[in-house]
Amino acid sequence: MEEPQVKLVKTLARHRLSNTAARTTVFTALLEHGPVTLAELIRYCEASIDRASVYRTTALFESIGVVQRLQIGWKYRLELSDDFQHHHHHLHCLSCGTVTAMPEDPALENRLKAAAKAKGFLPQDHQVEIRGLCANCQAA
Amino acid sequence: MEEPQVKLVKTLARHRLSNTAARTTVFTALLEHGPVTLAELIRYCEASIDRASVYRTTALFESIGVVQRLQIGWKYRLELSDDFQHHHHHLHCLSCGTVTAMPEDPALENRLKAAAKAKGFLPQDHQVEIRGLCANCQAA
DNA sequence: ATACAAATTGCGACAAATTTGCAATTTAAG
DNA sequence: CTTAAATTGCAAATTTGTCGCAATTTGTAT
Repeated sequence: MEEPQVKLVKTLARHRLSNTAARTTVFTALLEHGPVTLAELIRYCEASIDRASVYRTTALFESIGVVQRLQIGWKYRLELSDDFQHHHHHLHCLSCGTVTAMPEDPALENRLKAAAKAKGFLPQDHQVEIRGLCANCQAA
Repeated sequence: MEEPQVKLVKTLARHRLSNTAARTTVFTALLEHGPVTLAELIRYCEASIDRASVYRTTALFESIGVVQRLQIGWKYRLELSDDFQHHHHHLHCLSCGTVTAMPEDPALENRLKAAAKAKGFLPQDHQVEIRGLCANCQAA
């Protein structure tokens, strides 16, 4: 797998979009800080770019498949899509609120595909969230 | 299975929460109108209760497992949890926007539980959304 | 390199969604 | 029926998301 940054540039080029400082900043923030709320993302970027640009950039990124939205808890979160990091699902702790990635499970993936096909559905992508208590919060 | 309304009262009691008119109203609205956006829910209730109370009630309901949030497209929707209606997952057609329920698949359910436990996580509930094209839209 | 056209950004305003404090009301329990 | 605690409505504040437009930056072709 090539460098994520390089891949971003190529993806932008493929869509005839400019490679700008703002886009790099948002991308890097997403790369470094896992799934984030938009508010968090804005906080990470606001030293160099405007709120409105963060909105515009993430909307753009989503439309070209660079980021995906997760509805986790009350607010949605954004993370890089499977093209930029390994496909995974999420464990959401209802007590402490943290969201962690779940290792990929081929058997699970297959069941999902099979279930969709059984209804004549052509699956393109999917999202799984398991809510419960993380190891730490079970102890407490 | 007993009457949903009765079950709600019991659930509230179990959590030492009052059984109030506002909570009954919100619950009934959810029971009658499938998965709804918060804006819709407010519209259904605003004749008798305040916007702020709808927010407070749904947040409470979510915390005690009476309602769950679904990601359908960009906005979330609320529906009664599996304790109040049959457990199911969602197929979301990206072309026509319809959302249909997926038949329960025990093998899939088991994989999900196993995956969570492998991380020391205590699963309470989960949610799956598969996005793609429904049978109709594939033809078109 | 330089110049130019097109794409992108920042900067307010704005509109919509969600949250909060607090006084008034309702509820559960005795 | 009384009373303390929980819940609600109301209004105001905050947070989130959009929009138009002038100023800047980018990609491309000299």
